[in-house]
Amino acid sequence: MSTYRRSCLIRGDGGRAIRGLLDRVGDKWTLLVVTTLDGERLRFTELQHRVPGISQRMLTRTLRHLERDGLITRTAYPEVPPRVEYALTPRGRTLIAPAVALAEWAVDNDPAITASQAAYDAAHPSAAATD
Amino acid sequence: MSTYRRSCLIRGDGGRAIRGLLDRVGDKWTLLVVTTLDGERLRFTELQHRVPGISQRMLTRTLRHLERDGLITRTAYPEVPPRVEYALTPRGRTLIAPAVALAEWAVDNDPAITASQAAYDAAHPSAAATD
DNA sequence: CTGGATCCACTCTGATACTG
DNA sequence: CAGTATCAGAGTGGATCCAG
Repeated sequence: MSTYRRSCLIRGDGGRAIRGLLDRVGDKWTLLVVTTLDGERLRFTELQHRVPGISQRMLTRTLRHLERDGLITRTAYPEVPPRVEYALTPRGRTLIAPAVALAEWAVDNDPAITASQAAYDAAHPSAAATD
Repeated sequence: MSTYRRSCLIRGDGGRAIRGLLDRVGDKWTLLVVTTLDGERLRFTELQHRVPGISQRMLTRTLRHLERDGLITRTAYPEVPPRVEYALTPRGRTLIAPAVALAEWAVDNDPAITASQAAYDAAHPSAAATD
């Protein structure tokens, strides 16, 4: 099974697949929240602590989107004070593997990419800071 | 080799890996351009035709970023009219596989996700259109 | 504790016009 | 052909306040 030109499958729809993908997981927090929920069942506040820098608003929005997409479950317990737990659905779990694969690519290639950027900036001093 | 909790590797850095990943390929056009260049060596205009909807400005920006990251090569021939060809570097080619894997996840799960959204919107009629 | 509502700053993108 | 420059609109994210 060759991987050569596999992307034709993806480009065949004029980019709709990739566009939808980015609409779903291309924002700032979604992948972070999903990977944080990997194998864990967490409450709102705990989630906020584990995703450094996320605001209440953004966490709420991200969780709502993920719930709407059927990737996580939201379980509210009728207690006081309220307790809400979030967990990945089976489908949400299937996202982990390809997402981590991409993230690992990013980790593996980060040094080389950073070096490339430095070399590029050195060769193009004008547009370095501008763009 | 279990894939369970593999994401701990990614979350260990406080999300820096994923953040960098999104900064690189999380924008609207990068993945589209990269997959379009899969196995091909294309000129600027040809690229613009194969990525429907992209503007000159966005194509230029995307190509510059990819070149800076060392994922594509830009070859300008000193002719008139000018001719410039873009192609993936070896490192750029390594991005194809994980990117396609994620895109395939999106394709495979799109029907179920769309259904989930419809069900969610039916159950939450108030916040459906608002957010 | 959870999270809705509002306001604001910033970025990203597209359209248009111009250049070598 | 292959860009660059400028402007305007939309979208995104953050801070804050308020409510169940």
